[in-house]
Amino acid sequence: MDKNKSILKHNVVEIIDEKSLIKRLASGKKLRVKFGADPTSPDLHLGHIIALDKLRQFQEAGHIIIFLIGDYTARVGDPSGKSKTRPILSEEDIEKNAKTYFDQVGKILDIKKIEIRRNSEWYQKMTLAEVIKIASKFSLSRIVERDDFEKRIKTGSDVRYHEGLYPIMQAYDSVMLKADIEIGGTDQKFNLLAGRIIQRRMDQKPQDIITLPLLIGIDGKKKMSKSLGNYIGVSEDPNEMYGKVMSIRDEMVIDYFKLVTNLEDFEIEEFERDLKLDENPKEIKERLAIEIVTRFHGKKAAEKARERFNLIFAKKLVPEEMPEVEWKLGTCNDLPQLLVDLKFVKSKSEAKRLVAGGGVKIDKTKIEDIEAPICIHDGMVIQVGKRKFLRIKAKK
RNA sequence: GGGUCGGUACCGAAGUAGUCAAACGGACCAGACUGUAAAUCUGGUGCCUCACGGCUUCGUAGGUGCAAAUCCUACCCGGCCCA
Repeated sequence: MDKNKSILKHNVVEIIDEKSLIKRLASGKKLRVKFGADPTSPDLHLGHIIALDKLRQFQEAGHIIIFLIGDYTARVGDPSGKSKTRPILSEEDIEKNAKTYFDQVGKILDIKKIEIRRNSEWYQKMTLAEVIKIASKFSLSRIVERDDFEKRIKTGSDVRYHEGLYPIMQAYDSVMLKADIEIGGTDQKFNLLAGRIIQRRMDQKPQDIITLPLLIGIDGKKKMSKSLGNYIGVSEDPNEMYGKVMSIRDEMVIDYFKLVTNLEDFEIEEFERDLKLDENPKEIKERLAIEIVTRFHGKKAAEKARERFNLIFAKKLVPEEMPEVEWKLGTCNDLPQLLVDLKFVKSKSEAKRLVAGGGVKIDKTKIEDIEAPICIHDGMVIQVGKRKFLRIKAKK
């Protein structure tokens, strides 16, 4: 069937075990598809979209999507190399995060049909004896093989005992959920495979796993992630979103088309061809930006974002819409002090550097004299750098 | 537990008594060039001061000394080897 074909082919890196998965899909049964969600950061970004799109395919084919909120594992902390012990989230925080999270997920999946579970359901009441029993299903040498552990051990950095527990817990989640399939990024492969091992040893049919490509962040180097700050959030302001897309490297455009838009393959191939033919990449990138902003904010917002973008950066004009601050008129101060007062800049030293470097404009005029007194008037526009604007309004 | 090496700014890393707010690289910010792309180039990146200068900072707490990131003592934390 067509649906199954795209499940197996679209944006997939690897399937283990493919034959088994094909069989499962052909069986006509409702399959249980597990996906782990992190309750520590409720902000969804484009990198998450790949997995959500895959889940949507499953959902549309009538399978059951299980969102596992790792509320208990969050306390352990996914071994990420340097993550310190994470703060323990209160139940309240987790609830709050989950709500924001699923509000965003709702843009892509039918949330009503999702099974939402949390692993505190079983870990909360587990005894040490049980933990030991589960841990006994997994060999230490296998854990140590996980490439990031291996690297850290080799380079002499610190690997804590509990970090090795993380894959085991994630694996046991699959047992508790009786997962038929688990999906995750390629960086999750080890953990996904661990699920298969433990399920098998606990007399379950091992889940099939699908690894998905990772989206490179806007820095062009590393996986998109919140903590690296190289992400484009799905709830981000349309203008911001548009600008961020425009700032990615040309070489990444096709990847972004493939991974985060719903365009048909042939359309993307066309762009690919055009790029090779030396078409101006800007136009194709523009198309990408529109596509992405439209997906999350609608067509109107996307058009507006494009206009604003061209206005500011191509024509170098000042946009109509910008943040505004009410301020008493007639206040006069030197520019650095003013920037600090307006909370536009953290410290006065920083403000001075910016001004001296020619990065600050008032009403389109560059101010380089640190000492020149500036008097505030109604509608005054302050610009720092290329993209930060602030308008001052009279305080009544 | 013993031995040994180490803990420096966002990260990596130099410095081992005065010339240290601390080299260098990455990251980031601003400027130039552009397509807010990349690459490149310039300036900048503790705080306060127009400036002279002052203040806080080199794991933590004390000490020596005119002067400490640098020396001493105790403590905390990490690597490696041995047990």
